[in-house]
Order: sequence, then structure tokens, then C-alpha cells
Amino acid sequence: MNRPEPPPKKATRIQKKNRKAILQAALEVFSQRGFGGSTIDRIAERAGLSKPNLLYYYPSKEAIYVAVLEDTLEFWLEPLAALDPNGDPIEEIGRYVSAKLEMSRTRPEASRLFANEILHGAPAIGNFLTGPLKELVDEKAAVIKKWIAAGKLRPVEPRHLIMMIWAVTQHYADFDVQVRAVLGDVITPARRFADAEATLMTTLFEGLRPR
Amino acid sequence: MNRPEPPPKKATRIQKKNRKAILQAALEVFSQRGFGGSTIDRIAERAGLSKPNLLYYYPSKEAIYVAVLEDTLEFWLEPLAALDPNGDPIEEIGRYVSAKLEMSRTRPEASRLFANEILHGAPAIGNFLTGPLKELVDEKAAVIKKWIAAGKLRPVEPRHLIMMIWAVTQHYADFDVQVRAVLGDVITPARRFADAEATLMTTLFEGLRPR
DNA sequence: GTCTATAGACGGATAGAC
DNA sequence: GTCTATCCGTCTATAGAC
Repeated sequence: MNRPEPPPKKATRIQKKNRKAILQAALEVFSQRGFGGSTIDRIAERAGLSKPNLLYYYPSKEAIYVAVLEDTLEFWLEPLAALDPNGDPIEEIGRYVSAKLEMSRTRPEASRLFANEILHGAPAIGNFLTGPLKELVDEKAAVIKKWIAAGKLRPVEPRHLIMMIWAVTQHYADFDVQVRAVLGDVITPARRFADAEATLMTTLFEGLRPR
Repeated sequence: MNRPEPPPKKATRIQKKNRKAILQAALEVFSQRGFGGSTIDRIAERAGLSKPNLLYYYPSKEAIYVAVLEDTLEFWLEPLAALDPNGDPIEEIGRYVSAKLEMSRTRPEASRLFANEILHGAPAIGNFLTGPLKELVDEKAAVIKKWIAAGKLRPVEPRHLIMMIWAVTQHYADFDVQVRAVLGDVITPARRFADAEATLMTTLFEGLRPR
């Protein structure tokens, strides 16, 4: 028998390219239609592959789904991980808000993919939420607590503050159609995000700055 | 001619009961699993009906879905509609935040149903978003603008402020699993919502109050 | 006795997986 | 390309309300 690859003998150039295409296609399809509303066929088509070929790379629809999620998870935590305990609190939080808002603008599909997953009870990434995510939030909550103790921020619940920032920034990706409907189509995307940032900064900053 | 009701010859007691049971069951199923992940069979089972019997009341899966959405829409706008132009701005906004948070606590499935629908591009309620919803938001944005002009609020974009309130309050329903994962299961629901409200009020109020 | 309400069984199409 | 499972929607027969 003359089988070239048992597991991943070589990370073939073609394999890398196809895997990437599949993940990108899956991200677009899953984020737009949810897991149940997506079909392998559609993902394969958008990736430029046949369905059997796609199933050669990932054994099942669920496997693709999990792969896309995991592929995006790490990237998703970056901005919060970058919160610097030694920086100026207001500045650091401002930077975090900006970064998250920027992610909503440039990667709305990723935001929607997570939103959909969590909305439905996080069947695939429950362990991520109670594990790495919670740990990171705990760590950063401690930082915020110290800032508050030092009188550099008004006293608020750090974890709720963090989630509040998630909510307001991701809203512009997850609820995009509603945002556009409410603002009207005359408002350009650039203007929309600039106004959003200004509003968030005003309320958050003035609400957090101690007197 | 002496016809009391032309279309619904009699609103049979049994019909009312079944329709209500179907809508309730559909709300639970659709909000938990999305449209594509839900089956008529499951909805019928939860409503205590056979599938053909359910389809006797609503002609298709989509008809049930639309019916549930419409059944909840009006109710959903109530708190915003109640914003009183003659009231104290900070008080009115506080009341609105409280009311929305309370809805997230008591009717999370409704919130999730909308979130899912909008997340996927609002195929069924697009006209509602650009119609009644936009109109109501426009009306209330004008009220907020007047408050700002009168120096009673800091200058912010009214529409973004309204959406910001939607985002932070609905977050506690839509992303419930994540909220619980991050806070840990030791925090009781009552405590969770109390902390949320305190954090929202502090940041929002202090951020909106003029100096 | 007539109309409403209910269910069992099935067709047909879609889509996951080999 | 095929096999199979799932699931929407219908056909038909019957039980029950008024």
C-alpha cells in the first residue's frame, strides 16, 4: 500500500491553502446563518471545493464549526490581555474600548459567530468561557480594583464594567442591521463608528473619572 | 346583515388556548436553538400537540416564527415609548435602564429571539426596524436632543445613547451563559442584576450629568 | 348532524456523511 | 456519486364540540 500521508506528514502547501479557505468560508457562512441554517455544501462552494473534498479536511460539519471558533478565540482576547496595569486607567480603558470597536468594524463576522454561539448556550465553547476567559477577566478585574482602590476610578464592579464594554462595542457588529436601520442609510459607516466612539467615550469616561 | 365577526367565525376557547400554547412553545424553542435549529416537531411536542395539529393553526414553520416575533414586538417597545419628555432627564433615563434590565431578567427568551433574528440580518422583521422602531427612536432622540439643548444632559448622540442602553441591558439576557461563566456560579441571579444595575447607573448617570 | 379539531402515515426534498 | 437520516408539509381518516 502506498499511502502518502497517515496523519500530517507534511503540511502541504495545498493543504494549508485549503484549510485557510475553508475556515474563512465557514466563518462567513456560520456567522451569517447560524449552525443550523448553514450547509456543508454552501461552505464548500464558497471555499471553492467540492463537498467530499471539504470533508476530507474536516470530518464533520461540527468539526468545521469548532475549528472556526477556536481559530478566532485567541485573537479575540488580545485587546483585553493588552490592558496595562501600569498605564493610566482612563487611557487604558479608552484604548480598550477603541480596540474593541475597531474589531467590530473590521471583523464583524467573528463577533457575530461568537454572539450566535453564546446566545444558544455556548455548546461548543462552554469550557473556554469558564476557563481561559474567566481567568483573564479575573486578572483584569483585579487590576481595575486596584485602580479604584487608588482613587483613580469611581467605584464600580470591575467585571460588570468589562462586560459593559463588550456589550456596547460588539453591539455595532452583532446588531449591525438594526443600527443601520435606526440611524438611516445616509450615515456612512465611518461616521457611524466615529459617533459611536464619541458617545461611548463621553459617557464611560465621565462616568468613571473620579471627582 | 348581522354578522358579529366575518373572518374568525368564533374564537373558540380551545383555539385561543392552543394558539397561546404554540406561541409560548415556539418562543422557547426558537430562542434557544434559532430558526434553523428548531423543528416543528419539537415545538408541537412542547405545546402538547401533534405536528399536523400545529400546522392546522399555523400553515408553516415560518408562519409560526413570524407570529412569535410579532406577538412580542409591541411589548418590546413599551419601555422606550414610556420615556416622558416632561420628566427629569436623568430620572427618565434611569427608569428606562431599569425597565430594560428588568425585561432582560424576566423575559430573556424574548430578548434572545430578537437578538438571533437581528444577528442573522432580520429577514422577518426588517420592515419593523426601518419603520416603527426607527420612528419611535427618532421621536425619543428629539426629546433627548432638547434635554441636551437645555443643558440638562451632556452632549451625546441621542440615537447612540439609546442603542448603548439597549446593548448593556440586553447583554444580560442574550449573553447569559457568558455572564454567568465570568461571574462564577456563586453569584445569585438577584445579586448579578443588582450589581449590573449599580454599575450601569454609576457610569451612565455620572457620564450624562452635566457639570 | 355538521363543522372543528386531531393524529397516523407518508411523500418529497434536503443535507450530512462515506 | 450514493446512501441514509432528518424534517417539512400533506393526505386522509376519525374523534369531538356545538
